[in-house]
Amino acid sequence: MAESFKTLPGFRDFYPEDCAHRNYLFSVWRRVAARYGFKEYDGPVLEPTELYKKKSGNEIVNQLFCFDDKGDRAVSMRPELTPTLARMAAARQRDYRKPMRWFSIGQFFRYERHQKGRGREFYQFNCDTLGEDSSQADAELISLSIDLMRELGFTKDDFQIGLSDRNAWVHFAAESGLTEEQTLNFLQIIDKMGRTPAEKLESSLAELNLTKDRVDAFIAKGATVSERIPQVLQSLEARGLSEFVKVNLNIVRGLAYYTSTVFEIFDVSKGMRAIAGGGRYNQLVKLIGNADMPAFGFAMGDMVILDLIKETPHANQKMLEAIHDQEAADIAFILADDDRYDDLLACTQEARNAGFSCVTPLAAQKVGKQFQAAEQAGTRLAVVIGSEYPEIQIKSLKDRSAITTQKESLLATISKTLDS
RNA sequence: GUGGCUGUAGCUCAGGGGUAGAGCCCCGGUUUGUGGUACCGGUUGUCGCGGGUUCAAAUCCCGUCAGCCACCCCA
Repeated sequence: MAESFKTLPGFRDFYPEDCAHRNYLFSVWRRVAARYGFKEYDGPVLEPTELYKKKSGNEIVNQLFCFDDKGDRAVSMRPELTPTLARMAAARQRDYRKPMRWFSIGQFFRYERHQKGRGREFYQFNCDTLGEDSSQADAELISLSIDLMRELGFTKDDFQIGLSDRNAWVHFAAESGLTEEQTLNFLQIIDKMGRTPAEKLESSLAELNLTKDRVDAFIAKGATVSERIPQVLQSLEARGLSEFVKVNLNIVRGLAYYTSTVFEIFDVSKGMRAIAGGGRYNQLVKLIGNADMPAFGFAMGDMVILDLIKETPHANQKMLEAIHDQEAADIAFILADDDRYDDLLACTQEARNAGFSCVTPLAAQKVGKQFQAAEQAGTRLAVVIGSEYPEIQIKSLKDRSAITTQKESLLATISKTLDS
């Protein structure tokens, strides 16, 4: 028996309908980024493993698709874009006017277990501002992320932005006398607070000579614990976007390179993992590329957001309509007399030359079948080529109305009918 | 790495010791030149794999593998 092949764990096949979903998402990402004046860039899919170790420490190797290439270089499939971006930005920092507004859409790889919203291969939209430290830059990107969600059809009842300032916690830790190592540990505790049982939370805080009461009291102060948060909030307020944002100091975002503002987008009712996240990283470009360049960025993956779209009826509807508008052919040429196939091809080519999207039968088929196929594909017009040729029938698939025309005026009639 | 659940047609699943099933999808047809419905017909299975119990296993038992979900981690 023939061996049957499957995708590797965590990898996906993209059948046409999956590709349509993906491309719809990409088109929204590109459209909104363009709306904010961002330029698209990309980097290599394979990078030296060292690049990621430098940013994130040696433990990260467990989560990398890494191997030695034929030149004995330790290389990794990229798990994220930010180190690549930092390298690129630093290398040619003098070539671009600041602030640099850059975005990218690419495929990434992480060696971890496959589960809902998470695979070993995924696409990610990355959006960064480099060379600008103002809080307006933070707000600009948060605003962009809100517009992404709105463009996908979501409302304030579907998602929310959680806004925080990692720096506020670093100060809190310093005032509490924590060492640098203890601070990282502490930040992780804060990040997980909502999901940790009260007892365990108390005991892990106690190891740092802290109490839940003190932490809660700090959180209760809200935006006032940060210099940055109120500025960002005010910018969003001026844009009329404040209803999407809520201060949530429990957000600190995984690894250590964020330097102040951090934010996440999460869904309101489905309890999925974070849809997107990002923040300010003013030291990373220096660490990777030895150029002093403050930066703010965020990323959104394709898996969680597509799950959320599919589970949110109004967003799903919007996606399906957009896909239909984009994919449906203008014209189905229908062969009603086998002897007219060459004439049908001539007409089809003429229409294609004029820019119409056309499908033709590739083998003899009953007229009824041809109409059925056109109907199902959502084609707008059917053009029937039969024994009356050069007289041609044009039917609107939608209202079933029909008109006849001559070959000479076919294109003009098609244009007119499609426009009406 | 840890735990829970699930493996039967391309897909969603029913059947719980005695001839392998339904719906959907796909293909064909309903007098061979006109479309969403309806009707008729058709293809596809080592019942995940291996062993055990039994006259008999998709079904019960043991093992194993895979998938999903959660934990860990999350750039």
